[in-house]
Amino acid sequence: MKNSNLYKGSLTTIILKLLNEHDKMYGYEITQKVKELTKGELKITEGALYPSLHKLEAEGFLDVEVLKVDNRMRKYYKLTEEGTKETVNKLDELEQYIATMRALVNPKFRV
Amino acid sequence: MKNSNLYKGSLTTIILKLLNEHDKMYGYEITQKVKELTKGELKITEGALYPSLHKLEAEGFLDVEVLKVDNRMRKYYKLTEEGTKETVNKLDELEQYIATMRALVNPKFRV
DNA sequence: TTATTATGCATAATAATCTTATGTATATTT
DNA sequence: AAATATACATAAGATTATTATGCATAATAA
Repeated sequence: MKNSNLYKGSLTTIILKLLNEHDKMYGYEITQKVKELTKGELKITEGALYPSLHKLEAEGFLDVEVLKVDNRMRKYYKLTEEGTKETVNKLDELEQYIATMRALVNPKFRV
Repeated sequence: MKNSNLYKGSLTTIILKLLNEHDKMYGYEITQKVKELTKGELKITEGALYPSLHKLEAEGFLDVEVLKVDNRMRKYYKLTEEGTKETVNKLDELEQYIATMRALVNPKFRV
């Protein structure tokens, strides 16, 4: 996604959180929303996004609905009930990750 | 390292920062220090650590010195000048990563 | 005293995640 | 008419890590 490999493993969290906030979104919309929210800092590549969406769907975290808008296909995704639970888990994991990394690299955050 | 994949990509940052703080350390010592600082939250596996140390050395970020202590080998690593610069870069990247993720998942962090 | 755990390094096979490249197709802007 | 934007998809390759295995010595527990 960027020159930094730190984002590796974060895509699922990002997708779930955006869907948690926006009810339903389609793939391309997600890429644009991420670009907007991060002021271009982070660009989701399609090669990462679509397989990730398919995986989340296969795991039962997302439901899909295909619509045709302006003669173009859109696959709208929304969270299932399990998906909502998973979102909470992923956000907790992110907070835990940040806290752990701070303890490691920022001495004043150590207990 | 954990159940969370968010740590993927963070190992280099962790190693560099610990060496930045402790002057010289050997591999096993790093695993123990990480365990200690994170209260067992994060455990560095050897299969990840040693290849990572070798790579950092090959890239010119670490110098190595082999010592025998208590009849057992220890490979002490320390930062080169380039390694110190890389440490600063990696720490900046971490802060940027955290800021970007907060903008994405924490609405109140959005500008 | 023998077995387990701790210390210490190393690598190969496998898995997960992502980048890059490519493909298809329509709509809009230059 | 050409380039860019919209929209989805997948395959090849790279990166990073897990798991499993191997070797070797020291210290502790059974």
